[in-house]
Amino acid sequence: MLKAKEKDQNTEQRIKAAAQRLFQRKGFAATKTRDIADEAQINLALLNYYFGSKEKLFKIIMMESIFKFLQGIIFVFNDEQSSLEEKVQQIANRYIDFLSKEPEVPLFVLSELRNESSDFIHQLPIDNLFLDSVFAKQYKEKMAETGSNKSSLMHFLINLLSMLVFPFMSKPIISKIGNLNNKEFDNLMEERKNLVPIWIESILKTHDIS
Amino acid sequence: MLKAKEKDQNTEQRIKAAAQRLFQRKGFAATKTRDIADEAQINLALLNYYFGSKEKLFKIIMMESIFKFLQGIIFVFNDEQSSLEEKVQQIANRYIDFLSKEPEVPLFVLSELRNESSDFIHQLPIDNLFLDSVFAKQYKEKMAETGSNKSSLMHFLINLLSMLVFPFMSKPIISKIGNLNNKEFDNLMEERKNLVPIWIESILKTHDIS
DNA sequence: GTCTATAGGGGGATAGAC
DNA sequence: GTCTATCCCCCTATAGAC
Repeated sequence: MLKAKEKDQNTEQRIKAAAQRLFQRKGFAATKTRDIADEAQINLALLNYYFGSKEKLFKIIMMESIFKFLQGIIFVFNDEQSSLEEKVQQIANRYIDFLSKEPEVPLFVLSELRNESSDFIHQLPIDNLFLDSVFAKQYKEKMAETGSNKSSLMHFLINLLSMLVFPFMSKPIISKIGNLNNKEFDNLMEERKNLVPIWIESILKTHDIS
Repeated sequence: MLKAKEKDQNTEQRIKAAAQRLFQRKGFAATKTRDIADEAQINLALLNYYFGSKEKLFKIIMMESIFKFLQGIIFVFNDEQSSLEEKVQQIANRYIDFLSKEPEVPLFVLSELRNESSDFIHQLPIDNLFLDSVFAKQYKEKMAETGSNKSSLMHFLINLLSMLVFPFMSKPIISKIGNLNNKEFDNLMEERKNLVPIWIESILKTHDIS
C-alpha cells in the first residue's frame, strides 16, 4: 500500500520508501524484490534500474537506519551547553518520539548486525565518540566523589538505552503479558519520557556501583 | 562444525542442534536447509526424513527458544516462598547465566515474532500469568502506601527485563561504543547480576511513579 | 524511464536405490 | 536410515522493445 504522501513522489523515492518498510519489517532475506516492487507499485525491473541490485538498495536502507538509531544520542552527547541531567532528558524525548514513529528500526538494525559477515559496524565513525564525549566527562565529574570508572559509565549508558529502546523491541511480548492494546502500550511509552530520567537519576544516587 | 558433545549424538539430535545454531544466528529466511545439513554433517534428504520440512523444524526450534526465554521468569513468578526482592535477584541470576550461554535467543525470538503472520505469541499460555502472579501481588503490597496501578507494575517489569536482556541484544553496538573486547563485555554482564537488583530497588524507592 | 519476457541459478522437497 | 539424482518453483537480474 502506498502511503498518502508517497502518491506524488517520484519512482526512486517510492522504491526506497517501500524497501525501507519491508526490510525493516521482515529483514533482508525474507524480503523479495517482487514484494518491494508491488509495495511501491512500480515495475520490478525499475528496482535494478535505479539501485543496481537488491543488496545495494539494502545497504542504503541499513546505513540510513543505523544513522537514525544513533542520531538520538550522538548529537546530544557533545552539546557543551546542557547539563548531564538535561542530556538524559533530551535523549529520552528523542528516542521515545522516534521509536513511537518507527518502532521497527532497532530490531531491524540489531538483527541484521548480528550476522558478523555484515561489517556495517566497523564502518561506523563512533570509535571513541562516546568515551571522549562531553556526556562522559560530565558523568565522571558528577560521580567524582563516589569514584567512577569505565565500567560504571558503560552501565549508565546501557541502562539508559535499555529502558528506552527495549520496550519497543519487545512490544509483542510486553503487550501480551500485560494484556495491553496499542493505545495502552503507547501511553505507557509516553509516560517513560519523564520516568526514565527520574529512574536514571535515582540509580546514580544509589552509589553502589563499585 | 560439530561441537564436541554432538559427535556421538544421533542424527535427529544433530540436525536439531545445527538448526538451532543457524536459525538463531541468521533467522528463518536466511538459513538454507543445505546449510543445516552441512552444519550437522548429514545428508540433506535426512532433514526432511526426520522433520518433514524446513518450516516444521523451525517451529520446533522457535517453541523451544520461546520457552527458554520465558523460563527465566515464569517459574520464579509464582514461588510462594520467596520475597519480591529475592525473586528479582533470582531472575537476574537466571537471565544473566542463560544469556551468557545463549546470547542469540532474545534477538532471534523477537525478530521472528515481529512478523505478525507468525502467531506463535497467541499460542503462548501466558494470558494473565503475570498480572495474577505472586510476583505482581507482592509488588502491589510493597507499593501499597505509594499507590500502585497496572502501569507502574508494567514499568517495573519492563525495567527489569530491559536491563537484563537488552545489553546482550545490543552487544555489537555496546562493545563498539565502549571499545570492549569479549572478556570485558562478559565481565560487565556478570557485574549486572548484583547491580540490577540494587538499581531496581532504588527505582522503587523513588516513589515518583504516578 | 518504463515495460515484457526470459535467462540463470538457488533452494526445498522427493523418488527410488541401497 | 542413508544416499544420489533430480524435479520444479521461485527469485534476482537483465536484454531489448517502446
